[in-house]
Amino acid sequence: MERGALEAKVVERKQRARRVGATGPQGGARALAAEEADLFDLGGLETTTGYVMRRAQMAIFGDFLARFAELDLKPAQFATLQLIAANPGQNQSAIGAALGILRPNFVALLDELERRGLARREKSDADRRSHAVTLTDAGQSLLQRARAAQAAQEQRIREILGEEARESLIALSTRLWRGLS
Amino acid sequence: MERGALEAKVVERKQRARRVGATGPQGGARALAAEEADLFDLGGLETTTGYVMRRAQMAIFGDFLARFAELDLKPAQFATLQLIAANPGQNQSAIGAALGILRPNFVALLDELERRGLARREKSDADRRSHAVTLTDAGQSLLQRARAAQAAQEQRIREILGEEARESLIALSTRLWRGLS
DNA sequence: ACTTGAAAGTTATTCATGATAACCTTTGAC
DNA sequence: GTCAAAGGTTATCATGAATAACTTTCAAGT
Repeated sequence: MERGALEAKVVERKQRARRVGATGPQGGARALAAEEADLFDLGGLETTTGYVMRRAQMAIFGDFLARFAELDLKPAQFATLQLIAANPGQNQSAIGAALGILRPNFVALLDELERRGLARREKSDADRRSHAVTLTDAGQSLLQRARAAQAAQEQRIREILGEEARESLIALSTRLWRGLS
Repeated sequence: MERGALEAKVVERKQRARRVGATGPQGGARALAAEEADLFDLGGLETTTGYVMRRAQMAIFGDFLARFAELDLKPAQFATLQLIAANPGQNQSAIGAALGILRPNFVALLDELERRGLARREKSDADRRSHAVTLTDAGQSLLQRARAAQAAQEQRIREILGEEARESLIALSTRLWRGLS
């Protein structure tokens, strides 16, 4: 799939979903209720932590895709660049594991970053099995731009929730993540 | 993949990730730091809303899989049952759209629920294009058990975060979801 | 009544992701 | 020196999300 089309697709998708939700099934009283509520009775799902977090996470993901379309970076790629930048010279396994990416799947991810001249594998002479991973200059500068895009997303979230609530959401998510792991 | 194996796999997966994280790359000073911090510098990812929410959501997902293994229900299936129960007689499109599931993909999902005798499609005579979807008695009773399992997960979250924080997390996630849609 | 555009459901298909198994090389411990 | 284990890789599979295209039915307009 081409990259530029991604943003358009996400937006389109959202519009369709909303359209369907607003239109409702076959008219009548229920459709009105749905229109007011924006969608109908979730039957308990609205107080299910996993469900609401998933929906929120999906929404963030969609927003991310749009913002990072011109940088041609997916969430996992951005996270990888961040982690390499913060831990230059680490080997693939360590970085992949820290991101929760299985080693076999991390290979292609890194291949692509390397192909685009953003990251580099160097044979470690301390342990010639492992590859020390670093960012190239191009990788560094793309990461700078990516960080700006990310800051913009964070700002958007700040506008929706307020700064205090945003920090709270991060803290709670982190606690839950650690607590469940 | 067989169902009973799922829980085991998730757990196993987690152990491996932790093992790698704790073991660290090639010993030495870095490994110690990693052991103390449980993992190394995330380079800003720890204050990135999308990243921490994704990790938290993944953790919840894994916990869900384990809890629902004996019921043989995946998150999307559970959500679908909940939604049908709360809105009996709705057509597929409406239910799918409310869950953010594309209509083509909802077909197989419903097929499976129907095959297992949990849900039913009935031709609507008001609009013979659409299928009114309802739960069977078996679907109702499975949903009861599923709700108990879900309540247990919510309880677990309550133990990790506290009830106030849990409700806060739900409220913030919902606000963000709505705000970004 | 007749035509036509759109909605509901379906099928087939593609693509990205996550996960497993198996393999090679290198290391470190015995 | 041998051997178990780690790091990296390949191949492969299952799953989920997405698009296109088709059929039937409806509803609106003429």
